[in-house]
Amino acid sequence: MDGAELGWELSTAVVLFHEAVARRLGLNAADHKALGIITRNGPLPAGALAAELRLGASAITALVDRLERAGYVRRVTDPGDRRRVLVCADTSGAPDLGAIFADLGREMSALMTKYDERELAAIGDYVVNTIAVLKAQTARLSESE
Amino acid sequence: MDGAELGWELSTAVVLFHEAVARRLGLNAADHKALGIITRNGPLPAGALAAELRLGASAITALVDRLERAGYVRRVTDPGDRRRVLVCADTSGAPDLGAIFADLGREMSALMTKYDERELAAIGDYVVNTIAVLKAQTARLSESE
DNA sequence: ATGTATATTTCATTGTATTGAAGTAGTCTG
DNA sequence: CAGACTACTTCAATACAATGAAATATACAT
Repeated sequence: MDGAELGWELSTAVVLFHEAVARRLGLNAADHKALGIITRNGPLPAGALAAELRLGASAITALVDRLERAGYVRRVTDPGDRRRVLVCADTSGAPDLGAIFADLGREMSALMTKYDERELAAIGDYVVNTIAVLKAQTARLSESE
Repeated sequence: MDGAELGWELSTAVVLFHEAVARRLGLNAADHKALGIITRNGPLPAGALAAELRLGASAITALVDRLERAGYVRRVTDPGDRRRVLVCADTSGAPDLGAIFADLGREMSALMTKYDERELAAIGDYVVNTIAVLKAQTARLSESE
């Protein structure tokens, strides 16, 4: 199996895993992606989320409503500017998420014990660079729209 | 940066790249996924696609309509069973797709030249096993639905 | 041949997310 | 303090894809 095909398989597996996680959380793909951004980029104002998702303001209100109703997110009015609403990942709803990823983490850890120092370094380097390439290509595809 | 975080970054990058490709092709995420299955699994009957996507028969008709209208796919009646409609990826629409992935392929190839034999073997093994783990976890998440 | 089963399509309906306009509340400038 | 601006929400209209039932065409069994 050559590199391109392997890459294709990996990306398919990643996408399907994401979808499975979303289904398990009771979210659609778009909302799951939004939750990822919120979880990752810490509390962020609704407007920033709109910009990130290239979505209108009212769509964000509806989206945050859904996530809040499902218990994955909280609204907190920004103390600095009370017009703003900060969207925070609600970690009390996160046991769910923890259980989902615990197995994955365990299996990946087990996998990594197979490799020696130098191999681990190569793998790490490969992953870091692959991320960079994907980001660059994503940017290239998105720029001329 | 630890393994879990790196894995999270990689999967995010993969998902965003997929979305960017879909946007560029003028497809939504679901249709892009379907096109992937069709491209990969060769010509396949509409019913098989329905099973794969866990979608109703009529939804498939609409989906194939969209892909056909966009020029990515053709309908061919199965000569063996003329009730069946085989859905074929239309490679004449594929220059698009080739151009999109050419850059990615080139950059990834360039990246791989950095590693020696043993490192390449480790990386390949890592990718293969990661795919296996992701598939297993996806199955686990999907089973008890 | 006839009848039953299968594969896909068509159509009307439903569900769900997005848009755009108007409204509300808060901030900033002069 | 007044006026202009910004951030979000609400609401009605719209777009889109999925569903389920009925229709069409083909295959298979007796």
